[in-house]
Amino acid sequence: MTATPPFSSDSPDQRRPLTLRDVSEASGVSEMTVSRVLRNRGDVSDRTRAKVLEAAKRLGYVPNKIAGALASQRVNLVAVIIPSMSNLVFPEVMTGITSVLDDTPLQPVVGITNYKPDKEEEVLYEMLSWRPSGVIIAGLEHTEPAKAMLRNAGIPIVEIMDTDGEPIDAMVGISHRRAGKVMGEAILEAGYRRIGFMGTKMPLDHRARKRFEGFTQALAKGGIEVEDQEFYSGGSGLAKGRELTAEMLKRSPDLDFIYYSNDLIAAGGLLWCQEAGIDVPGKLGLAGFNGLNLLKGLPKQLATTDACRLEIGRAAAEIIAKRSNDPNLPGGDRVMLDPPLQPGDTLRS
Amino acid sequence: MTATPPFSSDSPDQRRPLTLRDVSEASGVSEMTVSRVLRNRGDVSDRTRAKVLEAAKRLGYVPNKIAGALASQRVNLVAVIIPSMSNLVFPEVMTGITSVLDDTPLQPVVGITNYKPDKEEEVLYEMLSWRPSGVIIAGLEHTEPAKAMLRNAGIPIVEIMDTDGEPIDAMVGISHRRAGKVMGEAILEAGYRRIGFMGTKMPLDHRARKRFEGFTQALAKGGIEVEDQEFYSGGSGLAKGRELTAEMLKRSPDLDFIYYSNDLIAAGGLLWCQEAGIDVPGKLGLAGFNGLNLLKGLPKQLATTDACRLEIGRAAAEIIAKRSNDPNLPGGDRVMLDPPLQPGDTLRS
DNA sequence: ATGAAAGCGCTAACAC
DNA sequence: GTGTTAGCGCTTTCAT
Repeated sequence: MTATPPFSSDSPDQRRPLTLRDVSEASGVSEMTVSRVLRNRGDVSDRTRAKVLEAAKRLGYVPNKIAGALASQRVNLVAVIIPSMSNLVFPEVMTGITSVLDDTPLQPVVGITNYKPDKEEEVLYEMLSWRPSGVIIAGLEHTEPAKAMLRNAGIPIVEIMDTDGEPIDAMVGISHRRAGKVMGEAILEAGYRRIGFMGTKMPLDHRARKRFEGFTQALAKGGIEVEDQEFYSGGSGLAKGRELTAEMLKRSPDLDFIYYSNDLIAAGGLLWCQEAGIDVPGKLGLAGFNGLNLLKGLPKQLATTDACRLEIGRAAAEIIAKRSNDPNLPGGDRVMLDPPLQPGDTLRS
Repeated sequence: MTATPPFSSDSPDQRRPLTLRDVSEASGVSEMTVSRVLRNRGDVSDRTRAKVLEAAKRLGYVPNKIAGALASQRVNLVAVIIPSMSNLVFPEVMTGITSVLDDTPLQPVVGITNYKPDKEEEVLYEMLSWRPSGVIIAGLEHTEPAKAMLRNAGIPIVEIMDTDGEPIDAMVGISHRRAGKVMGEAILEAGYRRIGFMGTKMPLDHRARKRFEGFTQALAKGGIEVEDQEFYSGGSGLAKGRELTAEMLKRSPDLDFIYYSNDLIAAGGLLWCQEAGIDVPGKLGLAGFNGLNLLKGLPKQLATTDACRLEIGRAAAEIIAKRSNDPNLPGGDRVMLDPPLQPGDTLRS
């Protein structure tokens, strides 16, 4: 028996989506009871249930959630608002989210902001107009109208990735400021003193900015300033890391450490150094950020900080799932993960 | 002036979502006209329009798309069904899709199948129940009920990634069989004869399977058989490529070429070979698949086939956008991209 | 265990 | 230009 939803196969010309009424008529059972069967609600006799299911399957009926949602005032959608899919980080967060929502009736709906606050506001408005059961949104910085919408949405809001600031409701992430600080301290402790920094030129990537701030602050405590820095635009990849590392070291040959804002450019830097015959981590130390698993297996294991991406996605989804099950639960959950510093082989110990 | 949607700020205790009626009352304009203003439809005097917009903004009204969709029978959602977010390929496809949909009123909704046909069927059913404007779905292989649903959905269906087979409606992708074949031919032509293959153990990754088939077929034409092969499970990363390459070469030291089913493990293999002092591509040639940009910058540029991921996402989204604008357009579009073989430096020329 | 009536919040169609 | 009416396809509630 093959399903043939969601259109009547009896009238191939008139492609009208099937309704409950069609199933009701086909099965000789009232619409209401059909609805009950299809949602496993209330008591229905086995005989009626069987009749209904048979008819629904034969016709290929697919329920209309739009109508269902309107009538029941319940929507199983979770809005997920992230800056980009190209940054490896976010697909991983998504994987974490879906792995949890998979065991619930909830469905993620993704919106991409391209790191633009105005676009974020727009996407948020768009998504809230679907009256989702919750919102997972990257970052703590939003436009004022966006914040107002979030505050007034009346649903669980989880701000993810970053915990340096005050969330509107719940928050799951790591302190990027602290991640930068810890790396800075580790670098100083390892005896490096002439330090360069390389990151994306994204004034609106607040996480990267906070990492940099924590980093410079840690260095300052040791009486050190960043000696050279480079902010690039465009995507990150090995080639970019190579190129910019070569340039920076040409400009500042006395650097003994470079801190990169992500693992990919750090890996490019590492490959370049190896070919240039530079002793890593002896003469030059390197560190990245993210803890990308797919980069395990470089000639030397990169020093980095694990950004706990999967975990963040999971925890955020769990908060939404929990509170969507029981709307009376108090909000304001705070999950501040401790991002492990992985010293690898590119930071001398 | 700050928006405070979507709940009435006048009654902070009773958190009822605002409706058109609220805006209507607050502005002294009929619901219908409010609706017109908010959708920029029909003729409304500037004065009325201003009154309405002011009231809507002041109250923080966010329209209810559920009700709107039910009434208008129009839904601006596009269902995107893909196997995974962990495989780098799919986020890139998503980027292509969103880049096009961004300029339209359409919104992607993503469902993840984990390469499981039954999960795919389930996700599809779930998504169709939202009556989306179109479906973009990875692959040409689906369960029978899933195919029936797609056939009967009455909306544009675009099957992406793969063109080796018959689509239900439209199709955008590359021929993986041909990609494998072309690579096989290039390898033979370069004079390699003792060839190994390494891929993921995914009986349900039909694209990988087809590549392998095309590959072995090309070799067969040259009178060659794959001499060693390894199918691994779990994610792909540099480390896996290293490890398995070491094992394979230990087992079959006389191989002069290894074809990998993706760039990441190929890159791991390359790094291992370099450290082992193996002359690449002289003594051993290597090739991957995908053409990942972020891997440009390896010590040697990997031979690979560009899978045209962004382009596929874009083309698929364009088909949906086009046909959603004009439902009378004929379906069955076929976009078969020609995946460029990039010989790189790991395939001697 | 089943059915009938009302209505979720919006828009299409038509009147004025 | 603006308002009125009648649903969209379900689920809630209440009756039986």
